[in-house]
Amino acid sequence: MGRRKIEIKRIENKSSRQVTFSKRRNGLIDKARQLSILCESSVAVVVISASGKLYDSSSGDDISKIVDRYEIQHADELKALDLAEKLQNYLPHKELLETVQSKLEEPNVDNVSVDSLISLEEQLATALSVSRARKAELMMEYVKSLKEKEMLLREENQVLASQMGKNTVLATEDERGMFPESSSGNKILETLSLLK
Amino acid sequence: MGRRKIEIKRIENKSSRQVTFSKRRNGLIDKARQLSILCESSVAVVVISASGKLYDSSSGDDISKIVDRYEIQHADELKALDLAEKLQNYLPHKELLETVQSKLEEPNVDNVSVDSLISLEEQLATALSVSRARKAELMMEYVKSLKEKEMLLREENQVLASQMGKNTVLATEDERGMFPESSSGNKILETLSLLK
DNA sequence: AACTATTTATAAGA
DNA sequence: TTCTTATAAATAGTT
Repeated sequence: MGRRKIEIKRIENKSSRQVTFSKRRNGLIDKARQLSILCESSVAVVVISASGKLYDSSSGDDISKIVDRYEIQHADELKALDLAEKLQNYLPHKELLETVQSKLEEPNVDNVSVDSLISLEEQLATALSVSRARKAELMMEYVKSLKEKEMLLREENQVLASQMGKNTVLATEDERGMFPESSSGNKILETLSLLK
Repeated sequence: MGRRKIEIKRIENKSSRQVTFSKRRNGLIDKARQLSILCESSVAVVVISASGKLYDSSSGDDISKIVDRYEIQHADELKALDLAEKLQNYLPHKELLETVQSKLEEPNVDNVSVDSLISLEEQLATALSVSRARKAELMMEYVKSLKEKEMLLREENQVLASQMGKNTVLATEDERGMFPESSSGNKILETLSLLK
């Protein structure tokens, strides 16, 4: 719907790709809004640009609520599994299951159903650990990007300050108390130790 | 874009509402697909009909990954409780316990030991869930503190820039992207990555 | 940011 | 439901 027909494939020109992204993203979000109103439904849209910037909208319901519904719906779907993660979280559960199993293996109990229970439990544990591993990974990437952003801002700050003929930086430094120099790294280590 | 112009408000006629829902839902999902391809982005769409039926689509990335990204991005709103957490206390586990219980309630099984097993399972689940919730909470706090630090740096930057009588800001803007590629070499990050 | 020639989506009809 | 088609809406290229 424009001056020319376009093929649906990556737009090579960077600036027109950016313009199209912005136009179509707005279009998509408006369509979502309309659908929600016209048909009394809940619609969530999440868009992540190539550069990693995130845009989202929702209508009819809070986006977290919609996302929760989605996750619950897909709770039992098994994704590719991370073996290390699985083993790590597996042990305590396994002991428990063995206890259950030993109790159940007493006379007059149907072992087939026990097996199926155990299999169900295993599937669940795997699904949960995969989801957790993926989330942790994303979290690490995000923290990394924030640290990098911070470093750039500090550098820029230095440049600005020196251009003003000053050697001192304004009061955003550690004295501000948010992360006193002495414990900035240690705080993380403290945190880590709690994570086990 | 039809025979007549329509107002964007709830369609009263049930069957045309249903037809419109179906058409526009497909349209929305196709638009999402196109945006993803044209502009190399990841797009997730989740639609929940009035009757509670769920439709979803994603392109460019797995929808769960997009959803996780969304939750992490909104860490400081603390809506992002660890998803696995919620699920663990929700459907599958509950079903599992109920199934175990119903199996064990068959004749010739000692109900006292069954009760103690179930209690054990519950205690274990609670313990795990508390520890995971704590971990998630600490991560969220850390992300939040990084974002606050960033905001302070930006403010300071503005002050410096305006004192210099400049309006331009150096190259730290958002276009830089959330997940730059550069390698770590950062001790904290390396430590964090061990958590995975 | 606007504009507008065209394409695309879709409301109503079959 | 599925297809058809007149028309509204979105948008590609332009300014």
